[in-house]
Amino acid sequence: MTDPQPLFAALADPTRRALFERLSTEGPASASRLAREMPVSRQAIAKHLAALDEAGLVERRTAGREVQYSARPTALTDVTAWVERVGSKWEERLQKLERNL
Amino acid sequence: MTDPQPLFAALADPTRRALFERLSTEGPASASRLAREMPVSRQAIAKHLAALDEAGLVERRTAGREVQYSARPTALTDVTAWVERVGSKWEERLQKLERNL
DNA sequence: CCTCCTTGCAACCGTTGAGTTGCACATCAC
DNA sequence: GTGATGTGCAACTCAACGGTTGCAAGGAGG
Repeated sequence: MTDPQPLFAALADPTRRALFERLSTEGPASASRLAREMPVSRQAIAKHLAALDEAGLVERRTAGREVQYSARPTALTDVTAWVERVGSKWEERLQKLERNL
Repeated sequence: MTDPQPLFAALADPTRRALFERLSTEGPASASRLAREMPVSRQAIAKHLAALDEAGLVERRTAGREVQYSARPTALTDVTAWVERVGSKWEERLQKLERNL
């Protein structure tokens, strides 16, 4: 389990989440294509894709002069893992508290 | 289901996550107490707690001159809900793709 | 070769965010 | 009342972030 920081940071931006959802539902696309679909410049998209890539949320595959980006939703398991971990500690504490009453 | 933006934004900061974990595992505490346990000023903690409060991750309860903050891990269900939603769309797309081959 | 399209890199700007310090105010204990 | 402690508000600094424009480079196709 790696550092979840890049993952949470990546998901914090709404444009990035939209980008990730777009790739998950509509399938792979290049940066230029995505820039045409969204109201932001191509360079902005590229930066977001770089962040998503670093977070492991996206996969880049170069094909000729284009770079196709595809979603890797399996990376989201790290998020749920974190939630599970905190949630379990919470329940654990509640049980200890209950036992002492 | 409200806007998940404050929630994701709140979880994006490592100090805030640590704060939330602390409250989940060790139980409620005041801002001053938390400031003594962590290497940040009391005001910084207060700001983080305000963000967590706005995100619904934390509950404030005034008692005399102190303000006790306690974790509300149920708010994390919104995160898992988002993950589930995106994940299901992903699987859906995969099935359609599979059927066309 | 020439052209079009996609990408990458760099510089720049405005805003946000995390953190600090300082001060005023309220509350508890003595 | 006095002093110590907890909180809140405001101003400030500094770095990071989202977004833009401009330009050079490199494949694809005529």
